[in-house]
Amino acid sequence: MADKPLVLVDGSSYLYRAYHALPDLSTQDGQPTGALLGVLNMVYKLMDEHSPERMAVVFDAPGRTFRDDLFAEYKAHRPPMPDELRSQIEPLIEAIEMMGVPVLRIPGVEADDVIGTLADDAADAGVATIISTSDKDMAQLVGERVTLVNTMDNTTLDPAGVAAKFGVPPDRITDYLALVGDTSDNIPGVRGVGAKTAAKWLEQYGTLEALVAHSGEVRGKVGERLRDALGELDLYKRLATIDRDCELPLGFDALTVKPPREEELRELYQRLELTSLLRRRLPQPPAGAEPAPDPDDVERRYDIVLTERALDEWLETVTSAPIVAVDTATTGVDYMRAELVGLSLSAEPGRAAYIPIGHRYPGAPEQLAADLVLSKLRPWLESSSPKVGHHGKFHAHVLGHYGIEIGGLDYDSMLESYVLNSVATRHDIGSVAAKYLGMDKVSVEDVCGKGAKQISFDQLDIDNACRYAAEGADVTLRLHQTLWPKLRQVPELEKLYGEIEQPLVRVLRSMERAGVKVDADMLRRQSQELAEAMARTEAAAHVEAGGPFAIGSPKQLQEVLYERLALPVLGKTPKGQPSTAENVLQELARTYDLPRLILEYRALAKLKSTYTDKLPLVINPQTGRIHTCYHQAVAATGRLSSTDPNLQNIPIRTPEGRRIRQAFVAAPGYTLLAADYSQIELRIMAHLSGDEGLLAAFAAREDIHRATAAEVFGMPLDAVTPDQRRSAKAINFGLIYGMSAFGLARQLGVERGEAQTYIDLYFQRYPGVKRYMDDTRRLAREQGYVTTVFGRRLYLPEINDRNAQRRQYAERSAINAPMQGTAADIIKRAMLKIHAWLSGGDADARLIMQVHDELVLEVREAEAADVARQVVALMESAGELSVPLQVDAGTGPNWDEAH
DNA sequence: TGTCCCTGCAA
DNA sequence: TATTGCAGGGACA
Repeated sequence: MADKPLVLVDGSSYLYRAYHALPDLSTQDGQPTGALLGVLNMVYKLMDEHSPERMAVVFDAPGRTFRDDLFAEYKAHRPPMPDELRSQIEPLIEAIEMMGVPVLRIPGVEADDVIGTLADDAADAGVATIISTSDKDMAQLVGERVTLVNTMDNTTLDPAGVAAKFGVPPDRITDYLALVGDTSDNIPGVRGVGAKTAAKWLEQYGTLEALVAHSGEVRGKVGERLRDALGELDLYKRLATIDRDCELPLGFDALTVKPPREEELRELYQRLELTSLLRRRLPQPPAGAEPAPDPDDVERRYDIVLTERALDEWLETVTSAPIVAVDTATTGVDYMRAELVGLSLSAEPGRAAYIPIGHRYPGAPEQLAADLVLSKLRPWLESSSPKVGHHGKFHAHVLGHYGIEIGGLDYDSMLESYVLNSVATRHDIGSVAAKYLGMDKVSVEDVCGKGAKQISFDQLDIDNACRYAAEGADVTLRLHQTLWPKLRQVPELEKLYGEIEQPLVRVLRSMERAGVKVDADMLRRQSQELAEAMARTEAAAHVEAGGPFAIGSPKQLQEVLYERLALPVLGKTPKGQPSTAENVLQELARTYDLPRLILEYRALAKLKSTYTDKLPLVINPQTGRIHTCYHQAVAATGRLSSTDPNLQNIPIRTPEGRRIRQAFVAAPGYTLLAADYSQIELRIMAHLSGDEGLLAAFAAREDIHRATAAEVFGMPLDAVTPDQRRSAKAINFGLIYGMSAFGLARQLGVERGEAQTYIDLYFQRYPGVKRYMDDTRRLAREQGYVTTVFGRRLYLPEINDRNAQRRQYAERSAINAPMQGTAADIIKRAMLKIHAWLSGGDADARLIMQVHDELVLEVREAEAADVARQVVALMESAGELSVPLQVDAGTGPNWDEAH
């Protein structure tokens, strides 16, 4: 008979994962429950998916195992289990047992070995096993009857999957692990050997034994290191090998799932305050037995407002409430086209109203007329009565289409989350609700479907619409009530929120609505010309290659370059393929014609496909302009980002690219004004470091790259050659990014030693900069975050990571973030000042674009010079630093000429 | 159709 | 083995 598969859960690995990945929930009296809940949810999920008859959750038992005896260093560096985690284990095991699922915790045997043995026994008996784990070592167990599933990210691995993921089949995984090592178990492996090298060797030699036998043939540094490690490899392999032959007190057949002991579970979940499990996983108590009220999980009551009377009642509720959450349901996410389908309001957690006004589907109930609803709500919506939205800019745009200028929208839970911690999560309502409320919010996909099958919100039945939209307002209010007190605890952050981010919302909204005029015909002509140039280049490339190939396909190109023409491989992609990236081709182009043609073709294709073809398609037919969307809660450093389309990466570096900017024009009678900060990040570095040399150079308004060159190369300013200035510029940029000598060497095309000399010289001449960088790294390690001049915080959780790569990455961010972030703060302040000035009506001009250190305005021609002067003054005074801020401005009929 | 990878544009 | 982003096209499931 076809038995149901045996399900084995690696409880220990999930417990750790859940502990680190999930929010720190705890009961009112402080018993932590986050990790426990995470594991329980996963066990329930596995039971839902597989309805197993036999299942077990396996944990490591405390105490030594045979691996400790083999290798003194085994897991030696692991910090002891945190108390908050340890205290969750016993209740977790209790709960799983009450669920009817066997728990195995066998002294002296690690969970891996228990699972390996059971899975092997089951396979021998012809029973399939599903192992749920997040530990890659388990890949060695995969076979015909054994599958891995990672319940956290829903991936499964069969033998082919293992081969694809690791580059070796399951029976070579232990060889692979011996070579690569395992930092979490403190097994070193062969130094310098990672996934790629290990897989390559095993592919080449077959087995670890064969590789050892031929280790003399392996050339280079890795070869030496392999030979150094020969004596240890056998040990590493034994450590990595899961023991499939342990003595177990019971066989897999005994692991039967029993019915849950519901009353005991109910008591336990109540004690642990796991209301979601009480509600979802246990039968509800009979009516009359009122469940105890729980502040963390208030009962929800969402009204669908279909009558004028109900609307009046809600109007009264919101009018008298201290603060109300507002959410809109619309036909789409494009803020220029979105039409209102419904509005939702919430004035207390768990209570919300959904007011449908635009549902159109067969059988839709009669709804209140949009005019009626909006005219009734208008006085309150436009009043300064406090409101909160999640992504309020969007809601304000939508209401704006109906002539309603929303007032009192002083809070935005998306921005609160962003200011509080820009990196810990995405800031969409679902992610933030999951992080701070532990709530699993209904998503648009849940109710409308996704992809091609998605229906638009106006076609959604009103009950489901209410489920989604009313919850939106409910969650927004709860988020605000959770986040705002946290924000107020840190005065710098409250200030950043109140003085920069929140007021900026209306500036961005006004810029988005204004849009920028784009000459579609000019772009279409450019597309035509680009197409012709591409055809010529492609023909020439085919001649060089000795035959036609898909010039746009990196894969085919790789084949032609490195196999057909056998050009030298100068660089690899992260996955180990010979790279066809620009810098590699550029090097090859010095010697060969084909790479040069490829580069030409690529540049043309990029311009055409990304810009000249696409931009005309996103011009709004009503306004004749492009309305980008500025995102205020995406970039961790505080920068804005731009999408649909991205107007922050319009070409400028090449003449052909620049032409695209000529299509960005001013309306008749107007001109474009472009004003950009000169070297703002370096100025901020001078300010932050207080380095006297750097401060003096800026104070003297010197060309900073030239000044740097003069210092580093030890010569007078006027003797600096263009080449030296170029090197100095690379050093200056590199410093901002937290570069290494290696990086600089590659950038400059010099030896690493030479690059190191430049860096040493630089730090010698500008010792304050060196000190600042060291201090910043230290501070980041100590407090776990860095800050900008205006108090923005950037958390760097990986700054103390054991993994050197992750740690160094965090260190580079620690260097870069204060500079990039302060620059972002400053230009935001400038935008606020300019917007405020223009709101006074003294000039006919408006902000229309922001590109990180540049602002673009559309200005009445006659006023251009005056406005330019004022804009420059406002931008230069947007941040008080110990160096002057310098702004260059220009005007012209299009964006290219305004520079 | 959706997703990943590679590539390349900007500051 | 340099920071922050967005987006295109190809390959593939």
